[in-house]
Order: sequence, then structure tokens, then C-alpha cells
Amino acid sequence: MVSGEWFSFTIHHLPFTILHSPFAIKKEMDYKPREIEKKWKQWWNENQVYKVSNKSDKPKFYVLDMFPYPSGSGLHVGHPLGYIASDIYSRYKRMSGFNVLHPMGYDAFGLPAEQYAIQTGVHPAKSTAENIDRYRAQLDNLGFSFDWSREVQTCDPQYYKWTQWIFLQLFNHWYNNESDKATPIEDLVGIFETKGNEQVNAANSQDGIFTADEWNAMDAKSKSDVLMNYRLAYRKTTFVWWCEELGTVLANDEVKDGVSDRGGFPVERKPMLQWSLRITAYAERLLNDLQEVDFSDAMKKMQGNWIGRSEGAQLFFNLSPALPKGEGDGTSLPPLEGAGERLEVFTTRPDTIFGATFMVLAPEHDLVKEITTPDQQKEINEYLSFVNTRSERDRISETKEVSGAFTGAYAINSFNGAKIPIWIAEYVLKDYGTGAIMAVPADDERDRRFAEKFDIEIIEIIDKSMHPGASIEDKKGKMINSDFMNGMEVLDAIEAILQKTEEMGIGKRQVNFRLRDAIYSRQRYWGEPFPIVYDESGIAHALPIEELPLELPKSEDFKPASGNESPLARVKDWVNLPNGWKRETDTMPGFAGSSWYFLRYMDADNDQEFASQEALNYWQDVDLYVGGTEHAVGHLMYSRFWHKFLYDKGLVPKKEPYKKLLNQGMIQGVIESMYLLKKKINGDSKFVCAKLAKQMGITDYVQIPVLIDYVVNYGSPESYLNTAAVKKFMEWRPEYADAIFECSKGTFHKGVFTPKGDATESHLFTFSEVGKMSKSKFNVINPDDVVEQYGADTFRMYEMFLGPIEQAKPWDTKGIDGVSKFLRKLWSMFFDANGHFTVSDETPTKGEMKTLHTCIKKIKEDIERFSFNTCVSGFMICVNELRSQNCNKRAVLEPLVKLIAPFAPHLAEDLWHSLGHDSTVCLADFPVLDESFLVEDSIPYPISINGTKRDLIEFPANATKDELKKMALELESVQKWIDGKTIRKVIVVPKRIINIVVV
RNA sequence: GCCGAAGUGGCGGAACUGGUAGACGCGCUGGAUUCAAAAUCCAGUUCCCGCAAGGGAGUAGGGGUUCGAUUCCCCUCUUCGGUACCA
Repeated sequence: MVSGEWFSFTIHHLPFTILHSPFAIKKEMDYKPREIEKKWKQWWNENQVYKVSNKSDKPKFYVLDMFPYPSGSGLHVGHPLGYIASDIYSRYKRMSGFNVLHPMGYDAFGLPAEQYAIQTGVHPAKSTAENIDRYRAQLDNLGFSFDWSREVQTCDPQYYKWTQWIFLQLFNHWYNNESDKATPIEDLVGIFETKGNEQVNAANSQDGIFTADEWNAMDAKSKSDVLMNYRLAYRKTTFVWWCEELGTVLANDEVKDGVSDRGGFPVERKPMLQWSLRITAYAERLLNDLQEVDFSDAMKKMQGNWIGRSEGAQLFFNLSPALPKGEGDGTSLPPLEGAGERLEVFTTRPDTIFGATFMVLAPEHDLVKEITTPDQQKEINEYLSFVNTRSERDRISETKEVSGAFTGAYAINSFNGAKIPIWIAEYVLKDYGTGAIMAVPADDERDRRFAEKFDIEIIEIIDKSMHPGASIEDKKGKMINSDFMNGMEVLDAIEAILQKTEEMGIGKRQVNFRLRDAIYSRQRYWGEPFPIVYDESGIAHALPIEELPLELPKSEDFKPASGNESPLARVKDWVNLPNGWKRETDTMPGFAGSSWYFLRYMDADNDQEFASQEALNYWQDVDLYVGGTEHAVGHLMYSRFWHKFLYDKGLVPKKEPYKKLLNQGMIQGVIESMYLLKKKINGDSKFVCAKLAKQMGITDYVQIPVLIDYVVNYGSPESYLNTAAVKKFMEWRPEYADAIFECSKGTFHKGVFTPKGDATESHLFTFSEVGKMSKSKFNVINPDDVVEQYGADTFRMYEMFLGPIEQAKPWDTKGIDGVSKFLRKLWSMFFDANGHFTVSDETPTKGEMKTLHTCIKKIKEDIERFSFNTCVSGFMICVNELRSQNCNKRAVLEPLVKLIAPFAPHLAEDLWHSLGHDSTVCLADFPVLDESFLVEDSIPYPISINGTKRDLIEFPANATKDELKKMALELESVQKWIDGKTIRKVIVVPKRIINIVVV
């Protein structure tokens, strides 16, 4: 550019440019990302650009990332995907006039650090701190705009003080179903003292009813036991998932497919005394309030299914003792007392009662012992021991095969006096409903299988002939063989029987949830200690707030203890208090700290409260929460539950913690593996080429994952190892130093390649598949390496460019060159070949302004709908167009720099300062769209004949429909197609298309 | 099995409310520059027929609604995610 142009600008227009004549700035001509990134990161840091205040005139906006668990392997390229998206959004909002809270922290308690400690002896506190340092360095490398002054670590006593405090609040409350909110436990004591528990409508696990007198007569321990059954955090013996390998109990969502989610170890059902949280009290609200939040339908569905609400009825059946063979009415049943006298089942289809030809109890059901007749005792015992040997995996894998045993006892159908035999079977679960069902083989698939196997009568009760193809769930058909319901439609019959059973006092409407209370105890060291002490009689007492945080003792002995004991039990001087009381030795689970961390960021240093009311009222809730779907039923449910509890207490202003949830897809890795023959050849291992292995049976070989760095063309079907790679592989895995490597080109053995034909080197095909990026698959790509080569801005934009944020996709470094090239092009628009700053203050052309404003419109719209991949292509189009226009005008380039600042902040900051600014681009105003630049004089109209495009013609933008129609029909290209035909119709869609229909 | 999401060139993907299918990028092909390479720049690139002009087909497959369908409806197939004796 000619430098003379620089002095023609008007000074009031852009006053600062005078300070920077083109001669004053001498830049390196090339874009050097690593240099400028280092420089501006430091500058941002020194100037505390990202620090955010709780006081502002601007509207608030809270952008939250799911904080990471700092694992030993560090971040891989998949982790930052969500962080980049949220960072772009935060920066965009900040520039658009919002006071943006965008914090980061660490979910630092958990099993892996402890497993690592057991293997290596390194204390979890130490390894966790080291991992956090590493994560921080990796995160810093990517230029995120986090306000680190608000960092939280869940293992920090100043943080978990409040985790413990919230736990104690849960401990000190019960759930009142009448007012539908959590209520202080003192209130409940007051009710018990005056009225007993009969009138209390609470979420509870209490069996039986007591009067005020009975309550008042109880000793302290009994009272404490009763109250425990009402608390929101309670201790009870329940069947829990026990993982022997991990030495701890696990929650429902930590068990998948019958094995532990972490580590994949077997789990078993076991009755244990454990702390639990009564999340079931909130089931209905957790379900209903999903309507208010902006989560994906898939996410809502997942949570809805997990909660699993079903409407039905609770029905009671009188029991009948089985008559001993060949005798009169002598009974072998002991008299039952209290509620146990009747069998209680849950069913969604009370209308089918006349088809109930047997009852099934869960094997663990309390009644089993009491009702089993002597004749059947042996059979029942055998079945119970069979059930005991079955792992959860067995039960899951054999869902088609039914098994069971007859107790010898009967239930009575109150409507017709029919005697219904009572069985026990694995397929009925102790946990769900009442742990007992009435089985209707005519109308239930499992019940039918069972009846067929054990030759039990099947009574058809619904005539579905009018509804061919309708499933059982459709609830269609006419009742038959059903006494007073005969002829009714199913839905009417359900209503009729519900009324009747309620009148007769043998049943009532009931809603059931699949959701279980959350087991909250872990027999581990590396977690929050419970702020609970037990007195001599075993009554649990809350620690007073002054004693919080109850710090985790600095034990070096964190190995799992024998039996069900927790490692903390061995720290005797910590457990045993001077007054003879004992501390709880279990620790809290991983989800404890993560259930409320987003609130702590609002006021992270507060040592008086978990966060001040002022801060909570300012920030309110999370506007945008970005994270993976894997937390759908765990973390998200727990934190919504805790938040609702705090809301009941008036401690947080909103019912729901997260307004909008964005789920980023997983970035997967490519797993490359080699085929190792199971059979050794003369004592040596042998690997064969993937193409050879395909011809063999799957049982002949095992797949050995190989470090992807060695593989040529990794990720493609043509991936292979050449001779050099095979050598590297042998160095890496010395146990295979003497192995034979056979491929179609020849055989490699002990450093010698024996070719088949004239091949010169080995060409050992490997097998490629897309899968999880993980240390054990040797396919981890460290973002640091990519950043080192291309720079953080390129990395950020490339990750966004890969595809829609919500979609899973495999990492592929090919293609990053395109983004890198784009940023260099953008850079080069500001400098000439000699590195002179060449931005001019000339007035831009209409075309240049149109290009700019088209881009502004696109970027703004696309950021707002989280379509970051199309933003990147929008920038590319803009830069390509401006370059073809040879644009170097400040009035275009300066807004462009601001536009791209959320995506490539380092580059933008550098150019921004080159443009003469002293303040940061991060807080500059985001460019505003001026539609007037987008107005067109003419519009290209596709002309189609019968829906097929035949021409593309520019017509004046202000032409009327009739004019357009006339002009279109006159076109030569149109005449050709309509010649000799009849025009049926001409459709003119202004600004879109003209379609001519001919016959 | 049930629930949910998706299926578009050689590849990643675009087309937001039914209106030019394949934007943008990678890769590939040709050319310029260079002693040469890298880098850069220019041109081309859905498939089929054709030198071309042009024509035909085409968004997993089949059917439908419509002047017009990647988009809406029905059926089938495939892939991914969730969940699973839930009564």
C-alpha cells in the first residue's frame, strides 16, 4: 500500500491511528502464533482481563463448564471441545455487554487417585495436586477466559466445609408431601409428640404406625431410629451394589451392565448399613421441572426414564395357608401380624386382576420366610441359594430364561375368592414397587413365559380382536372373564376397579418411581468425611458448624480395609473421641462435591456461607451449562436435587440450577491394532497382517493395540506398519522383540526382512476402528502437541470446524492445515510482504461493507445457535472475499478483528493492538449489524420448469410478482422448455424462486 | 425389546422457517512460481453420457403429500447413544 494514503484520514474519525504511522511498526511478515500467544496470555494475566465482579450495571450471564476430574493422563484433544465452545460463547457475551461469569475448577476427590495411591504409594493429595497443575498448564495453553480467582477444588477443606454443611442440612430435614418441600426435623418431632405419625405425609422409609403416646414413651435410640427413616440424608440397611475389587459400595448410576462404571469390576447385591440421600422425595419435581429447562429432548427423555414414573394401584391380598396333603384344614402358617398380614402388590393394570393366576415375590421379600410351607421349604431354599450364586451379569444376560419356586402359600382374590398360588422368582425385584406382583400371563410377556414353564393356568381377560396389532401398552380391548368389568373398555375398567378397590379398602391409586434413593457412603479414603459422630448408644449426631470443616486425617494407610470397613476406621485417634463417641468412617461419594460447585463459584472465598445471598441473588442460576451426556443420570440429577433442596430452604433464588444445557459430542480416537496369533511358532510370538487375519477364525488371534504414532495412514483402511515402524514397536514392547511379523510382502523376524517377491520392506496392515481416546489404547492426542505445531488459535478454530458441537466425531489432524492457512491469510491482510502494517483509513467500498456485514450477521446468528463450525466457514468466506477485493480498510478490518476475537483471541488481540488500541479486544464492543449494507439491487432467481432448475437470472429486487412472471416467461431458456406445451401454473416466490409448471 | 438421535461426494461437513443440494475445508487433478522442494497463487473436482453445448441420475431403500422434499408423513434397513425382567 502507498503510505501517503495514511495521512488522508479524518482525525475525529479514528483519532488513535495517528500514533501509528506505517513506518513506526515493523512486524515480522509471518504469522507466528506461539510468540503472540505467549505475549498476550501474559498481558491478559497481568491486566486481570477476565476477572469478574459481583457488582455490575450490566446484565449477568453465567457460562459454566462441567469441571474436570484431574486424572493422571492429562487432557486429550477431546476434553477442550466443550471448553472452547463455552469460551467462545463467554467472550461473545462479554463483548455484547454482559457481565459474564465463566469459572473453572476441579472435581478432585475420587477413586482413580486412590487406586493410583494403592498401586504406587503416592498420597492422593499429592498426585491430585500434581494432576491439577498439569491440567492448569494445559488449559492455560489454550487461551481460555476463565476467572481463575474463583477456582474451586472439591478436595479443599475450605470447599468441602460447605459440602459437609449442605449434607447436614439434608440430615436435619424431612420431606413434607403436604407442603411439597423440605421441612426442619424439629417440626416433625413436634408432630410426633402430639399426634404420632399416622397423619404425617412424608417421604420416608418407616415401617409401621405409632401414636403420640408411643412416641413419647420411646427411648432416645428408638426415637433416633424413627427419625432416621424420615431424614433426607439417612442411614439404613439396604441392598447396595458392593464392588469387591474397589472395596466400596457404589450408587445406581455408577453401575453399568452389571459391572462398576469405573474399572469394569463385578458388583454384587449386598445388605449393608449405609448413608443414603432421599432423592426419591423429589422425583415428581425433578420430572415436572424438566419442562422448564432448555435441555435436549434426548436428555430430558433420559432423565425421565431414569425417574421412571408409572401410575397404577397398590392392591392388598389376604393370604391363605396351604393345606397339608391329605389332611383337613390344619395350618402350618404362623399367624401374621400388622401390615404383614396382607400381601401388597403394585400394578399398573389393576383391571387384569381376574387374569391373575399366580403371585410372584422377589426372592429377598420379607414375607418369603413366613409364608413358605414346610413341604415347599426345601425347594424354596434351593432356589434362594441358586439366586445367591448369580452375579448381576448372569441376571442381565439371561433375561429370556425364567426361573422360580412355589412357596406353598396362596393369596385370595377378594372379588371372587380365587386362591392364587404365591411363587418367588428372580425377575421380580425387591427394590421396585412393593417387591411383589400379581402375575397376569394373558397380558404380560414375562408372566406368560413363567406360566408356560411352570404349567400355570392362563385366563384370557381382554378381547383384543377389535385391535389387531395393538400392543399390551396400548391398553385397548374389551374385558372378558372379568365379572363386573365384562364388556368394558380397558381404560374404563381401570377406573372402575380403582374405585371399587378403594371402596372395599383393598387397594388404592399409587404412583411409583423407578428412581432409587442415592447411596451416599463410600468405604474409601479419598473423599469428604461425614460430619457425623455416634454416641455410645449409636445415635448419629451432627457436628456443630463451628467444627466444620471436619478435615480428612492425613493418613498414609489408605488401602481398603478388610470386610466392609473403611480405611478411616484405622485412624484410631481420629475416630475415637475423648468422650467415648466415634466418628463416621465412611466418606462421601464423588457426586457430593460436584452437586453444588456452580454455586461456590459465585462467591468462592466466602468463609461464612457457601455463598452470600447477595452473590446468589446477583448470579441467580447458570445460563449456559456445557458438558457431556455421560452425566445425564448422575451428576445432573443429583445437582438438580440438591438445588431444589436449597431452594426449599430459601437459600437459592431459582428452582432449577441450569437454564440451558449444551452437550458436546465426544471426540473419539482411532484405535490401531495388530493381530497376534494365540499359537506360538517355535516358541516365538507371531503377528500377522490384518488382511491375512481376516481369513482366519476369530479364535485364532488376539488384537494388540499399537501406538498410533507408529502407524502409517492411521485411521484409514490402508493403515500399516513399515519396517521402521515394526522396529519401533519391538523397542516399545520388548516382550515381542523375537516375534515374527508376517505380511503379504514378506516376513520380518529378528531384524531380518525376508521378502516374498521383490518387496523391499514390510507392509503390515493394522486394523483401524473408532473408539474412546484412552491411555490403554495408545491413541491419546495431547492438545499441547497440536498447539505447539499450529498455535492455540488454530487449534481452537479447528476443533470447532470439525463439525456440529453436539455430534461425536473421531479426531483427525488432517484438515487442520486449512484452518491454519486461513489464519495466515487473515494476518496477511494487515501487512505487506515486508511486514509493514498496511491498513488504510480509506472509505470502504459498498462491496467490502457488504462482505463485512454479511459476516457479522452470520457469526452473530450462528454463535447464538451454537453452530460454531459454520462460523468458521463464515470467516473463511469473508476473508476470501475481502482478499479478492484487495481490502485493507480499517473500517472493515477492525470490526472483523472484533468478530473473530472470541474464536482466535490471541491473534485478534495482537491485530487489535497493531490497529492502535491500548485496551483489550476482549472487552471491545461486538460489531453491530447494519442491514442497509445487505440490501440488494437485484436478486438471482433460479428458474425451474416442473421443479427442475433450468436457469439462473438476476432480476431487479423491487420487481413485482407479475413482472417477474412476465420476465421469466420471456426468457429464451424458458421458451425452449415450454414450447408446444401448456403452462399450467407459474409460482413466483419473491426473493426465492420461480417455478413454471407445464404439461 | 423399548426410548432417543442420525444416515448427504473420496473424507469432515453445509443447506436455520418446504424454495439453486454439495457452502467451507481436506484430499485429488492440472497450471503458474522455483535449479528443485516446501510454501504460495490460479483453475477444476457429486456420479453417468458427451470434445463441448447440453442432457440424465442423485441426500440409506421404498412409497406418499406438494408447483417444488435432504427438510413433512408412512414402511423398511443400517449406525450410534440411553435403558432393560420396572410389574
